[in-house]
Amino acid sequence: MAQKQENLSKNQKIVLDIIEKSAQPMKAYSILFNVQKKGLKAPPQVYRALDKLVEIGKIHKIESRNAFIACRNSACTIANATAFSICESCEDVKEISSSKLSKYLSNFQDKEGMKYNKYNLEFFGICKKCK
Amino acid sequence: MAQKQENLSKNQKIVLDIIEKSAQPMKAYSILFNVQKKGLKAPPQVYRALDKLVEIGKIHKIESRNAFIACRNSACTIANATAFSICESCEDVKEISSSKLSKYLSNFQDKEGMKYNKYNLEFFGICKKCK
DNA sequence: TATAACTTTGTAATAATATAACGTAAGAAA
DNA sequence: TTTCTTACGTTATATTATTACAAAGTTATA
Ligand SMILES: [Zn+2]
Ligand SMILES: [Zn+2]
Ligand SMILES: [Zn+2]
Ligand SMILES: [Zn+2]
Repeated sequence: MAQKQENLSKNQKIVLDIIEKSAQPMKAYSILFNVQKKGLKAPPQVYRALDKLVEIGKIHKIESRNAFIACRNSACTIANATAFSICESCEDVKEISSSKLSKYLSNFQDKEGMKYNKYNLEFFGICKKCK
Repeated sequence: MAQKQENLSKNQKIVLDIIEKSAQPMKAYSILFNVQKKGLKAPPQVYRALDKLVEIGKIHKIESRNAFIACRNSACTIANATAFSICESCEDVKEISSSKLSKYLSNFQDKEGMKYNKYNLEFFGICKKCK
């Protein structure tokens, strides 16, 4: 699952680099606009890189925002157990790294006993700054 | 928060009706196609109804699928605490109604002590049928 | 080396999802 | 009635994402 940055392709590095430099989640077309000076001209080049980066856990997709954020959770070797807090006022997004929470959710069993291999949790509220 | 169906507008009823008849989440444009015989011709008519229905908790949006499902969780007076299980093979979606889970998540406090007023959780796996 | 197999890239076109803007009509409430 | 608000219909457009196909680069191995 984990993969070193050296293994990334050129386009993947370019896209990851710009996402890592952003404090906030970035939208695909904003990424596209920002990497055009580096030669990535068309949506598929960006989306292909995003797909791969999500797959290997370097970035996560914030589903409710259609945006992508770099993973800064060192414990997040698991790209398939993600949790975020989202401020509905300033749209600030933080990845939550709580081993208690991830343990609880990873062990969660529904009534039918279906076994999950992945989850995504998004919390919404108003952050301290916005209060 | 809770609202009776009688309070729904004509278009809202039409859209809710078709979603409730579907066992699975429906996409906005699939809904649009299906309600054209009832006079709803343009996307905004559908999206406006969807927005309202989500707001009052009659339906939920499955964010990772851009699709909408009727709420069948009678305990789900709270439209702002949702959890789903999604089969990645057949795309079957079920709303999870576990008071234990909802209590756990509603009480969850992150490190910064930000108070959440809403969450959405999506579990992914392979359902029994698909095993 | 060669040559096949595979991955990544570039590019154009298009599909799918969602909203803006504007005017009209209907309903509630004052 | 007048005012206020919500819903409606319509056109156009914005945003997000994928399909399809050819070219170039990489890796494996014969
Ligand atoms: Zn992470
Ligand atoms: Zn904020
Ligand atoms: Zn519900
Ligand atoms: Zn299934």
